[in-house]
Amino acid sequence: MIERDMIQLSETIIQFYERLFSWEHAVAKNTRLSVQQNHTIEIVGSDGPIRMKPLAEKLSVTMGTLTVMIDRLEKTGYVCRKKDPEDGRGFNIMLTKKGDGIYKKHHAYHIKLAQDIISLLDAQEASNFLKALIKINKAI
Amino acid sequence: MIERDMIQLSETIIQFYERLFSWEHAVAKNTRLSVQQNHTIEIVGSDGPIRMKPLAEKLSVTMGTLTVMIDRLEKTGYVCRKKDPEDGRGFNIMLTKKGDGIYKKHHAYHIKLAQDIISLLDAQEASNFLKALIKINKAI
DNA sequence: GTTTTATTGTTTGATTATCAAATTAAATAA
DNA sequence: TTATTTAATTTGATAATCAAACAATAAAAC
Repeated sequence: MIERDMIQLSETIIQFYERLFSWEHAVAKNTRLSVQQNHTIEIVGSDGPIRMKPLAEKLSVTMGTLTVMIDRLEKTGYVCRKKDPEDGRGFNIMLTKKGDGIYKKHHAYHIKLAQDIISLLDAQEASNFLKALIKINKAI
Repeated sequence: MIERDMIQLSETIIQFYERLFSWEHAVAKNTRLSVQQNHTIEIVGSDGPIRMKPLAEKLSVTMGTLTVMIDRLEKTGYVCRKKDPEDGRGFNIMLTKKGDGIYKKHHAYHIKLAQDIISLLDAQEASNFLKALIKINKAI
């Protein structure tokens, strides 16, 4: 692939990222939760119970930051800490019923977005796009 | 496309977004600038001089938030405000030489990322992926 | 089995980011 | 000219963030 195409690909990827960024903010605006709080619930919901450390890594924040974030989400009833029976130092963060409700709702929006995206492509294009994205996710 | 595939596509897109999110944070960590500051410089660099209002929209923040952000970036010498000759109320935000240096550096990282991504696909796949992404960006 | 070291998470103190509402200045409409 | 709208800033309050210090537990060394 020549340089010019590489630049175009780079810009297109960034643009796609920006669109998703704006989309997430727009969706969050209609809720009581911040983008980061939604992001946290999204990760806990899709990964299942998760320890503080890997969660902080996924969110790209420090443990201190995550502690206050989880404090708040716990106080408002979206998540809870559950002592890890394997390791007395750690907790598993999990969604409450209320948190799971939000997660499912947010997830439904994602499905809707995926539908909007897929409707732009024919079956073959969609299949190829998905395959490429899976390959990319494995590597980056 | 059946429901199961739609769920997979949705999850794959989110995962791709998360990877780019982590990537941006990792890159920002090696600089003196925050992710949002880099983001701002990225937009000003790629769009060219831009007014406060559309910039705030692109960043998904209020004008008040952007004012303090630009204050800081101006104080540290990355951007400058230039009165809009067409409209005495407004400014065009533009990169300084220093800001442009950062932009170019960041841009080079993006190209590197695009190269990493493209190396995973053959020529046909790459071309199709790019086409699909362009189509998607136009619509969402 | 006790002591040291490493790991997990919290707290603290300070800075930065953010928003909504009030304010200022300029442009546009009445 | 006056009233209204628009662009940006300021203000006051809250939330997000980090680095460094701290506490509790686990793992390793001895």
